[in-house]
Amino acid sequence: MYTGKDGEKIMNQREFIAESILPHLDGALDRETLINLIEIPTNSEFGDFAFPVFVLAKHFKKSPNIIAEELVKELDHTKFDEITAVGPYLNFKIDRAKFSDAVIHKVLEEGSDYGNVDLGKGGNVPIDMSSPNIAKPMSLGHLRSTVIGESIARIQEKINYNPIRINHLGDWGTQFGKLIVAYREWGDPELVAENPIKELVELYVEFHIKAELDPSLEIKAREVFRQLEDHEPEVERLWNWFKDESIKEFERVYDLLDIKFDYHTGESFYNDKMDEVVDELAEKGISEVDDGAIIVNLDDEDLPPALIKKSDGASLYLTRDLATAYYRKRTFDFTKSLYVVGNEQSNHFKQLKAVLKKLGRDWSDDMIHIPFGLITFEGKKLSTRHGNTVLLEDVLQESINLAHDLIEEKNPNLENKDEVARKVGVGAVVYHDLKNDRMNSFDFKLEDIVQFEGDTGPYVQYTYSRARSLIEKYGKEINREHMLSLTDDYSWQVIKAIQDYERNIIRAANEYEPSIIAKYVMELARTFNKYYGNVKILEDNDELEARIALVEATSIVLKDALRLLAIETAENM
RNA sequence: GCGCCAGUAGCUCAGCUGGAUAGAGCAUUCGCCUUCUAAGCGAACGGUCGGGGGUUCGAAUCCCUCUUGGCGCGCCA
Repeated sequence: MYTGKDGEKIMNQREFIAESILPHLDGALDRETLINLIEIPTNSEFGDFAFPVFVLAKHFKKSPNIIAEELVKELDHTKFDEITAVGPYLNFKIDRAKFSDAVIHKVLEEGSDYGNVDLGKGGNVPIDMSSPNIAKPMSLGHLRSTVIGESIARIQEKINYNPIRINHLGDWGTQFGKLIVAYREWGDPELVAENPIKELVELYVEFHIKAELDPSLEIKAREVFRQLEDHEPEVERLWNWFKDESIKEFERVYDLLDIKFDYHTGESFYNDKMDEVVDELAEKGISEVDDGAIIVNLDDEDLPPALIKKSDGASLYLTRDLATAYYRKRTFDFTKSLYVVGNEQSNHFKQLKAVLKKLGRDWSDDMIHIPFGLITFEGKKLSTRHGNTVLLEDVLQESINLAHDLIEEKNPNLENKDEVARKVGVGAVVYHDLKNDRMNSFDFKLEDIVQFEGDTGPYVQYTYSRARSLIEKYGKEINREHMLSLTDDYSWQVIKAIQDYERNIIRAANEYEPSIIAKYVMELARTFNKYYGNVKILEDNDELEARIALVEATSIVLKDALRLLAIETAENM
């Protein structure tokens, strides 16, 4: 519902049109179906909205063109600027004066709450995101999980779920056996102390090269990992050291991104929590022993068998995720539980859910794997093991530096250059990652990411700054008692875009798809820039206050939509 | 071999639940700063929507099939 200046309730435009048509359909369609049929014409000269009447042909036993013509005569034209029948389409032009006033007032009234919807009823939603591996640098691959996860968290919050951000650190697993063996064999304590991650990665790579020639290393690594599981003090000390140093490095990146977690409970947190589910699987006769390993056969689900324990008794990824699922259900009593993890692991999550289902845990239906496409580098999969990595921090820093250069060139008198450079530089990287369907894979090219013109984060941030600048220049408060309506084409496009925010939030939330917001905010920014470029906003005439009010409303929505993408805004740039 | 994901303009991608002449950005070419931030605006150029069948009044969109690429497929995570 929109309340205009005159207090008249004005509904969402689609609903408004549907309500107007509905009484004339002889019950052929229900309200929801009708709303969903209403579309935006490909050519805006046709109107603001259209209703294709094909679906009515059978019911009325007439041709669509005739139905459209007849409906036009029956509808109440006073509610609209114009209703026309063009072939089988019913085209509606909205009453611009009334709707623009209503939309602008609503946004100014609600501020950053504009677009909020209570679909979540405050339900808990743990989100498994980021989850980098200890003793490895954060790579570009982790950016996706981090940024997509954070955006989904904010979008879910916007529709009143309570997101719980969990960094499920990869701080456990046989790779630590390998790493410790490598460190003991070839490691230099001083070098490691000096530059921990870099040195540890080199040791890890070296391990894999040497292990190909000397298989005994693998055996040693497995033994050391077992010692770690048995809390052998010297092994555990090394592991803790690696872990502490790694987290320090991760925090630097999270600070740049302005992202905070609620929990850092990594894989090791579940070490003492796996027996329960392993025992339960055995007791219920769900698991079986195969070649000395414990597995759950999933043939009936058309899935490969789930490995619960290796033949040497060591735990596995899946075992841990089962324990994690139990823990999260008990701790958070979640409405739904999200896992923002690469698409290459989709089988794992199918297995995880299938096993939980066999255990009678029907809440596994509320666990949702949110996959995303793979980032490759020069056509190859990123792999620490093979030394094929792109460091996230380098990418961010490079982008920030470029933003800095650009500020020196374009706006050398800007006050907080460093802060703005960080926001813009990071904004470019984050937007690039969120603007496309998350399932798309892409090959990493720095020059593609570090862009500041066109379809980019900085373009939207720049648009916001321009808007704020106008408001600052205007310098007065907008009187909300005034009528704030605009009817020209440029303003109208902006009004329609603003009005469409809620619909996009709901779509983005339902599909767990930040790119819907990214596309939306780009469209709004582009529309606003056309307005800005073609209308003299600060010109002193009757509509000045309404124009500034529209600028303010736009800036509110731009800022909030960018916030949903975890992109910060600057008042000046 | 099986499973998942993808194939739309030179490049990167949109196209929401099938609907009116398939849209952006980049690149290329050309305009616009003595007036609100040119990280901008305007214009031009550019596509047998991977191929072939089918469903439908209507298909880039749904179904089948073929093809190309990526990822995954019991003791890594």
